[in-house]
Amino acid sequence: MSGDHSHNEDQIDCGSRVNDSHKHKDKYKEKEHKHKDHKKDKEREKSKYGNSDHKDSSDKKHRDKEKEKMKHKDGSTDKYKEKHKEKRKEEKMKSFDEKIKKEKENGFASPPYMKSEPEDDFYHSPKHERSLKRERDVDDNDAEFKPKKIKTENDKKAKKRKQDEDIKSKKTKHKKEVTDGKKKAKKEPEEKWKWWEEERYTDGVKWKFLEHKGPVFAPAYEPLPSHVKFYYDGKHMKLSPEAEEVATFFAKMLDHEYTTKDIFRKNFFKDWRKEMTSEERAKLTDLKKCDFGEMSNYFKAQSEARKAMSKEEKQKIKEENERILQQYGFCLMDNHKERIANFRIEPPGLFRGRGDHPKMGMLKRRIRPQDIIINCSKDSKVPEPPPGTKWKEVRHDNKVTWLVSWTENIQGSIKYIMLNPSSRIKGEKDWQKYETARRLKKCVDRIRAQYREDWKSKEMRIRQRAVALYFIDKLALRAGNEKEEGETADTVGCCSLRVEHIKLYPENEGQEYVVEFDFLGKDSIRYYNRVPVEKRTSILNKHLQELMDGLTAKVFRTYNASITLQQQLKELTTAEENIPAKILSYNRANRAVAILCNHQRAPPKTFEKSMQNLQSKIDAKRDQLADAKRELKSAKADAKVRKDEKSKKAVESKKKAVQRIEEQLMKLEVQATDREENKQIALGTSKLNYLDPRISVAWCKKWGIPVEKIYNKTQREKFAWAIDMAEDDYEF
DNA sequence: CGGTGAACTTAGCAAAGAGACG
DNA sequence: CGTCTCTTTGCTAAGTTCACCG
Repeated sequence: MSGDHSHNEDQIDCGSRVNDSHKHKDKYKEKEHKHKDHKKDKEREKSKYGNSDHKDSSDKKHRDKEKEKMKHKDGSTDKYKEKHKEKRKEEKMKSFDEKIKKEKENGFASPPYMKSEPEDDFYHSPKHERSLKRERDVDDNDAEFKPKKIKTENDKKAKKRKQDEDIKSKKTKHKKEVTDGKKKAKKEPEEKWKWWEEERYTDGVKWKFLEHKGPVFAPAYEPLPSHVKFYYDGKHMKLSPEAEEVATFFAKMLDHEYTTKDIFRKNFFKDWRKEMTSEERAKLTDLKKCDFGEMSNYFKAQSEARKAMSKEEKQKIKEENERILQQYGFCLMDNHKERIANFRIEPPGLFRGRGDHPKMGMLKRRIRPQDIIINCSKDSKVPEPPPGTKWKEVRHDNKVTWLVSWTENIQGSIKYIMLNPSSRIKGEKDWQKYETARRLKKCVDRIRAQYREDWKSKEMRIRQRAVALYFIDKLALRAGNEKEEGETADTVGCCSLRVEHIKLYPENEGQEYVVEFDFLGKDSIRYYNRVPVEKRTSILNKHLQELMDGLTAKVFRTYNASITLQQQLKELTTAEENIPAKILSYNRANRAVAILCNHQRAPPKTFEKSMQNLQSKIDAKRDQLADAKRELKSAKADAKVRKDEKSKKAVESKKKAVQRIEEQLMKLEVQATDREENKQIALGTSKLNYLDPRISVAWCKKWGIPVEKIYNKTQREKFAWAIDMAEDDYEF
């Protein structure tokens, strides 16, 4: 590594971002560690490399072991029963569940596997699997997706697990079959399936069997009661149902500021008129003369009424939703019941783009069965369209993951119904993403050296490419594809930056060669940063592909995010701290990443107030502590005089009280710091999409932090694979 | 071999839900 | 036990990537 890499320190403190979350820090005393300087990163980096290399050599062995056991057991150990016993409406899924069984009997039990590397055949290839295998596409990208890497971290554990499970699974499987019959009525929930212990498809096939119930459509429009009137130019006017529906969309948004925006109003009115009868169209020519007031009030009253509903009524609605979820919220994919992410079709309404969107206010039309394409397997029960309707198409494409699709009318893009992040199909992909990022880790030095070299190239294209890559790496910018002008808000990423987004200062505030960025990125979120630096995109990705198999621009974001988390965790966590303080450290590490990736949020509306509340809680706690201390003192004095058991006991209990209060106070203060620092930072996006969950899991294990403190239920479901496989020594 | 569209990931915000508070 | 507050979930827009087409 040459001197040019102070790289990773830069990742974090690379500029004076406008919304630096730490700027308010001193407002609330900073008793805790601050972010330290990151000078040690370099060394750390190095030693890590050593580490991982070392590790790799042993990986292979484990991998091979791992393969031998690819039995796709359905995870039939009892230990998971607990988690599962929560509400389950078995009856509804009966048909699915039955199918699961049937297919197992058919010997169709699990995704056949085709190994990606020839030499693997040498190690393992049970005949029965083989027979189901497909030819693998030679050019398939997944081929590069090394099972070897993947199996890496779970090795130790897997080995352990393997041993007891091999024994156990024989037992349990047996038991299961026996008990199955009588349990029929009250079936045991399917055990959590550890798909990450199975082989995956490698030939572009996404599934072998797929059955689902189709989408849930938006409820039909219910015309307004006749007392809710619409006025045009002060006069009551009864609208046709079609026109009325669109009018209600506008009425519902009346308080929102974008109903005041010109483009929004113009687009809305234009589309609204299309839905009107010709008489209506002739009459309604000026949006300003439209009075939606009664409609608006009516909807407000409705939502009030909904809030005021009795418990029973609310319960009923909840149950109905649960019923729909059970019926439509799951599918059967390759013998496993999987949760669907978005089984409800998007309801009609007015399009609200983000930022300065040219199409805001346009009518997003209602999706009907004849707009819907169903995707499922040939041998499945095709979902029924609603009575009297037909699907647009039913297809059986197992090279894609979606179950339902339709074309949306605003941008003309396709929307999909897909599976939940906890599903095998999403989880595998997510895992793969982090493995690619880890491979980048191994060659990032080389790549960084090369693009620096390329800055000197005589070819302009090469120089441009190298600069783009440098920014993508150093600043974690997005790739920045071209967009159609006038179709979307004017936002940019690295390769679409224009001159007006950048200012160059040979010298600025004492630093040399400063680049100032100021542009709107994804979701029209502002990116502002000033960076001191050393003295276009398909092309870019092609180039990256040559540098490393599977490397694209976004891998840098994943890589830099994850490596930053790992470094920051190492740096910020201290053994002595208690759990709340450790979690603050975790959040700070997470925050460093969020800042790097520019994940911002609007400060919560009630932020100041909630901060004050918290502060007064702290003050109260301080008073309480002072009182407790006083009491302790007098108890001590008392004990000195009396010297009896009773007063000694009193001292002890007062001591405990003081301690307890001190702890509570500390916790509150930590909370205040955390919240303040987090004012405009959104941690969720990086946590969910950029941070290799195994880093977090390992950190939890290392410091004895319950993983629930870091991941909520949904997140634990999504990252089940990581929670299961990562040990405390996992290295990204 | 560039352009385009399909497929899939990433993103912030708002509504709903859960939990704390009085 | 209603209300207020914070967290979680749902929603869907807005990105990236890659295969395919002419």
